[in-house]
Amino acid sequence: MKRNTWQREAVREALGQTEGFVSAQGLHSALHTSGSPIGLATVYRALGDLAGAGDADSLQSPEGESLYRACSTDAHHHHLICRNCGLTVEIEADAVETWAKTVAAKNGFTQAAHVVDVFGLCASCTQAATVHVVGPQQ
Amino acid sequence: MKRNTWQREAVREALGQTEGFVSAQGLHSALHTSGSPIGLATVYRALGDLAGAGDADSLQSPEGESLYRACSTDAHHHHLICRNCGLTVEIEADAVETWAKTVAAKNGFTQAAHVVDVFGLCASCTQAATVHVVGPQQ
DNA sequence: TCTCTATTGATAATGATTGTCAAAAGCAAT
DNA sequence: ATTGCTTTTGACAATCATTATCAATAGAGA
Repeated sequence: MKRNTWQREAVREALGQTEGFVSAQGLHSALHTSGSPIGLATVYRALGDLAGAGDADSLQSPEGESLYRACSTDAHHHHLICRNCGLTVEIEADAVETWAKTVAAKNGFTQAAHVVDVFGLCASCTQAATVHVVGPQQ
Repeated sequence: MKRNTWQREAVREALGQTEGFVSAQGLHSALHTSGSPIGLATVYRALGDLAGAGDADSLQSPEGESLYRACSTDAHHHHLICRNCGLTVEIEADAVETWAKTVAAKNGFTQAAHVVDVFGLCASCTQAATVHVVGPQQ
């Protein structure tokens, strides 16, 4: 049976108060800073449970870290993430949803899940980096 | 200056002969099995270079490993991957390309890159798994 | 061939994540 | 409130992929 501990509540709450995505490590140190003596392993476990229960989104950062975010809605959505400052914008992608389903079905695939995330430089970071030389295609 | 070594060729070739995606570790052991005494670090380096030069695709598996695959074409494309048997189908996604650019631009983002991959169960794995009972909650 | 320097590779280092297991705390019944 | 059974916790060790180190090796042009 699932037991109710303050640790799990703490993680759920900390996650809810976070803008954008956090790593387990990040959440743990945030909690520590707030005075919570919660253990690192516990944070990992709680986040895993949350994600498994569908109460949290998880995605892999380009560096291979697992990032988590509280699911605000039941609705499925994706993210536009600034690779410099971490700013995250939620984006709706009905078109992509349909496309993913269609493509999967057309190839005989079932139970299709998809990973759709856009990384870029947000407006302010772009401005700050104007000196940057842009490469050709891609 | 970039030098031409048999190691790099070996990696390029091994990658080219591989169906679907491989991890660096996987490619390294494949090479070893084939009798090549190439070092692991070198495989990592070569794969990184290939990916950087646009000669290889790379993506993160759900487990957080980096997977690589030889790029058959210059064209940018995405993948439909069977999460059971690893079967990979290349998919074109002009619609998605445009969508990604549009969404990024609409939010002031520049230099948009995107991660778009669809995971699912391929036809045969679906059939093989029909017996599967979906357990309620853990 | 010779020299200069990029590359290699064995291994150590790193860093995130998971496993371990005794101690602590939930929850239900008493 | 107390007892008893189990889940959960947490400090730490263990894993695992990846990266850094650095002396030795081997391209490539002179």
